[in-house]
Amino acid sequence: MPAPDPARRNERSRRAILDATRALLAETGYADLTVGAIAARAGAGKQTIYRWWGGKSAVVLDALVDTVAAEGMTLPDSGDLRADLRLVLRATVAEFADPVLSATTRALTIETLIDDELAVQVRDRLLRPQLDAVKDRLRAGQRAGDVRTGVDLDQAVELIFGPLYHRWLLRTGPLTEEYADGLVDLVMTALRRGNGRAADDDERRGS
Amino acid sequence: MPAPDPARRNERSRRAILDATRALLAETGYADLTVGAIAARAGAGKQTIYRWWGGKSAVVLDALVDTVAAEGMTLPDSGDLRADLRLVLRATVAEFADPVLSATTRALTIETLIDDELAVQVRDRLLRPQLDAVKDRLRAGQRAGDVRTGVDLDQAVELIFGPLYHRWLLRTGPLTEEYADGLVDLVMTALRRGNGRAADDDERRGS
Amino acid sequence: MPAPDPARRNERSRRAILDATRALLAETGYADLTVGAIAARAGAGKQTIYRWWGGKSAVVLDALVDTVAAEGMTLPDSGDLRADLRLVLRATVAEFADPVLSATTRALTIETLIDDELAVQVRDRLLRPQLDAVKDRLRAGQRAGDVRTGVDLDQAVELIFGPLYHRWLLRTGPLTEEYADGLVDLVMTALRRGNGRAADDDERRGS
Amino acid sequence: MPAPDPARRNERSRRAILDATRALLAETGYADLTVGAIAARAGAGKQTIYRWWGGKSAVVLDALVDTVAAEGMTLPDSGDLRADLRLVLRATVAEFADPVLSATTRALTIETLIDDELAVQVRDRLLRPQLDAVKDRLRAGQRAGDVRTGVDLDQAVELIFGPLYHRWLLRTGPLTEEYADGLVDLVMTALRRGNGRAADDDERRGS
DNA sequence: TCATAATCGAGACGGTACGTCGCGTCTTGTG
DNA sequence: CACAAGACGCGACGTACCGTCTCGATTATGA
Repeated sequence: MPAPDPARRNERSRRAILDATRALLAETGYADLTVGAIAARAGAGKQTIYRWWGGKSAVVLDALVDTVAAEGMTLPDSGDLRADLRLVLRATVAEFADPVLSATTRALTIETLIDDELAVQVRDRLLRPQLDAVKDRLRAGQRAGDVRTGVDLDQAVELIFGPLYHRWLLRTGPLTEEYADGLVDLVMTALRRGNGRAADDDERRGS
Repeated sequence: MPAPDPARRNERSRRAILDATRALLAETGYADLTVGAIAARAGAGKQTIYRWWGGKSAVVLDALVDTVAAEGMTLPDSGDLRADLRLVLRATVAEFADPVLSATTRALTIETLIDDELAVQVRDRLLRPQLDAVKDRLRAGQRAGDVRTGVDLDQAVELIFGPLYHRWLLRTGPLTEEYADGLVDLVMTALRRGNGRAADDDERRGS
Repeated sequence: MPAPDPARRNERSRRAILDATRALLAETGYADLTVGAIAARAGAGKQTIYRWWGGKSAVVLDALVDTVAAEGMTLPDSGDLRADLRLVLRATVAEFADPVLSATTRALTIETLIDDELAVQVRDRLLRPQLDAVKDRLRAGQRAGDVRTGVDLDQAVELIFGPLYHRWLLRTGPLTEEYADGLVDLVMTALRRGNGRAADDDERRGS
Repeated sequence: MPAPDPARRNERSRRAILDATRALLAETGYADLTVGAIAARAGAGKQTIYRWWGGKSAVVLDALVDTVAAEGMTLPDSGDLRADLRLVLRATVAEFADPVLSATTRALTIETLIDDELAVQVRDRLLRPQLDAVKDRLRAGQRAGDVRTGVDLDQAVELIFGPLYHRWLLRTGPLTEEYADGLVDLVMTALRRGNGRAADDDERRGS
């Protein structure tokens, strides 16, 4: 069983499969989604799916990446960091509010916990763009003096999204715009300059 | 088909099934776990499992609750909030580093994602005690003036554990003691009094 | 994968599967017969078929044996050997004339050429009863003096059916009642007493 | 899709495909033979096979015809019919004893059973020469008075080979030289003149 | 002589059946 | 009755071949 040749891959099939996947996801949800159904809907053979993807989860990942990628992944820079972060967090909250998207993310997260390779893919192809966009905005904020220079930006990004995921995972509270705004305020406080020991330490270390 | 009579339930079987579940979870992981395998390993019939549990998820939850729940659940209060938080975060990081405990958490997280009803159970029976312990410590810190009065303590708890889970789930970086300490510093900055607009807003609102 | 326990076998399923097999054989023929279709028609699971049979060919064999066995397998003994043989050969010719039966036999013969184990089954369970019935009749003829005592009865049976199968296999000529009768005449000549060297040799050897 | 032009056919490919077919038949047997495997082994494309042959069956037939057809096909006429028949039956028995030749015959027989059109080909191109050679020898015997004039020679040929095939197909007994000789004796008895009713009938009818 | 039209190797494709696996239910004794 | 054991209906799985198709690369003329 030699590796298939990507150059000979049928683009029409690829698109049909991803489209069918998205359609079925919306109709039946991830749990009731089957590789056979995707193939049938796409007018493709199952083998074509297994030839290019590892299974259901990989196809779904690609289908999602496919749509997300089209959306373009840079944050606006209005000059007001707090306002810009509110925008992105509100958008994320809205995504979680969509039942189909939420269920899909949930299912993909499960697969992520089972399959390490998939986890890497999800992280790098689905989430990284979003995270990096926020990181870029924070870096700009750092240059503008809105964020302390000593702050580790990766850690800052996690500080923003971590609580959100945590609440979503454990359903410990509502995911509303008010929540998003409150979280942004908390995070802004943590990142802003001139406020106490942590900042002093960091800047002393950084100098 | 009358409801089964809990009084006649065989305790020996119950224990054997939970033990087998834990053993198989450790040996083969959650993905390869099947009801049939649990029954066979436990020397039980499949029907016995379906009689008393709803399915694989419920058994796994019970098996894990069994082990995890017994841990003592109050944080020390040394008077130094930062130090106390470091302790708990370092402990959590250590748990994630332990392969067995990490696998257990993984399985639990999956349960959380699969079944809404179970998610409530997991959250309330397993996680809540730990989260509440931290929340209690924060409340004490609030009384001691280490935490602004306006801060929503539930949100604060999420600010602490959220980034940790995020990094663990997405494997976006190492989970070390240094990381834990850095996170505590960041969080402390966010929670402490007298540092900028969010705080002012909060306290103005709070008064 | 331990061997299944025949004592717990569901007789209702067994019958339903064999009935469905016969029905589908008549409707679609052997080539278009699938295990899945049999299972669906029988209201059974595919696994139940694979649990008790080796595959399509084994089920078909059983289905045929099942019907043949019911027919009772002893030849009439009218006292006239030639007449009795004509009856059985005419019946065999009639079976080959039935398209469904002929096609099934053809297909089963193919499997027989591929699978040695199946060949043994077909021979012993499907054909042996018929062959033995003829052999018994010949033995009676031997006692009655219609067949030389030195003749090997197994060989005699083959002399009767061999040419028939040969003609059927190679389609070298029509399979009619006239052909059957002519073959019987030829065979009777070979078996009858008092006609030449072979007989003399045999009887000399036999004494 | 115009019909392919035989003039442009690549002889090298044709040979490679037939060689590969024979090699795979010998190595893995008919059941495990696939068009893909033949093409791969031959270094040919599958399309090349489907372009020039109807499918697996046709290729196998061609491959076997290629080897078997060349054999010289006249029987010796020593004047002693019994001896000559013994020679040919012993040779046939020897062929069945040879594993490679037996496998070939097996494959050919399968072809015969699968496809009516091919059956005609097999019969006429491969078997007919051999059968006709025997038939010719019998005709000579008839002229010499060794065989009754009323005997249908085609039927006689089947009387000779039929039992042999029957025994080979059903594995109902050993295929030895003794068996061959015994069969010849039986057949000779059936064919010889002046031995009973069938003969009388025939000759009365024939005259 | 060289375009040009076919065959060629390679293998991806839509499709069908395969034989296996696990689910949750049902059946059959045993204690 | 609960229980161990495991057969059952069901349905998805991932694989194997089928016969068709698409794609350059390679002939082999006949314009």
